[in-house]
Amino acid sequence: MPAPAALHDNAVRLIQERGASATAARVQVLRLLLTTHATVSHQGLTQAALDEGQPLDKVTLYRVLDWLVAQGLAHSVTGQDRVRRFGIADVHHGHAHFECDACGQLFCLPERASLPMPAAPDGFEARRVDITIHGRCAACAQTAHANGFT
Amino acid sequence: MPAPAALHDNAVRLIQERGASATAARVQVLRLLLTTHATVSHQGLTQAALDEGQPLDKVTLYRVLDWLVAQGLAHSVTGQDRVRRFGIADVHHGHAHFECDACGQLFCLPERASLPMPAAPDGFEARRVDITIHGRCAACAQTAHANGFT
DNA sequence: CTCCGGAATGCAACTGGGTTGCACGGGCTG
DNA sequence: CAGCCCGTGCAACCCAGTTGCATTCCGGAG
Repeated sequence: MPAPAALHDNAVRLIQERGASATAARVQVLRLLLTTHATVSHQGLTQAALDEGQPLDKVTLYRVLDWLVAQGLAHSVTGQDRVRRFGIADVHHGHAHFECDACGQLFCLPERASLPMPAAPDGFEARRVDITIHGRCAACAQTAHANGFT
Repeated sequence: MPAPAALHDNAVRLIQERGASATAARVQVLRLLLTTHATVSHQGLTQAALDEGQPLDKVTLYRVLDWLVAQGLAHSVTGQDRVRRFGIADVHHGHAHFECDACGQLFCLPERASLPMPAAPDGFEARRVDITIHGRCAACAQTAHANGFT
């Protein structure tokens, strides 16, 4: 885990590499995304921004996130709870996700060898395959076992 | 495609097999689901019910759908537009879905040989794998080609 | 350094899917 | 016939996400 200042600089660099101005909101959101390993919901980010005394308007947040996704810096995943969650878009394109059925958290799994593209019917044109594994995350599995559940 | 009356009887039978009363709403929703090959959104069902002169309260519809899913008669999928869509849960469990990036329609793909379950990290417990293929459905691909798009 | 234009931000009001609480109704049981 | 339970309908509500518009910020031109 890099030092906070390094994260900040890293975020600024990533943004400026895209030829865009490194505004406070963009840097902040990107920095927050860089600190987390799971994906973060919109309200999670709002809360995180609030916690560090730098509250973000929700509209700004939506727009920054859209921009980050458009720039390929972030990616969004929609969980069963129909809430979008965002994570940094690392090298791994076409990676799989893990969604915890207990706590609803979404994790990005490391890149895997590409699957054989399943055959689509007739005139359908397949472009991309999304894979989401459902189950229980480490934390939830542990508490479940501690409570005697299978 | 069976005759409408047969669909109706089929729906009644499916419901009564579960030991539940075949109420008008349940039969109607199940019948509507049986007539479609793609998945249907909540508002699509509301509209369909309206079109056949048998309007459905949206709360009733949600409850009927929840019940159908709980009974294993239907299944729900959430698309990119974070709208849940419902389809009949045929024999095919663990089937893949196809989501059209152009029109947003969701289709159920026939059952496929199960994939190798991707390895989940450390304490994670994988239970189920969701696979969604993104691309263009037959209709959208055709109109796109007709307009000279690739 | 200052000015200016476009991009980014903030606020408020709105949309729409989904949920909850509660009252009504109709069939089934004792 | 009375009571009960389940399903239905209505209305109000919640929350993620969007839109319109006024304001502010940033980076380049002068």
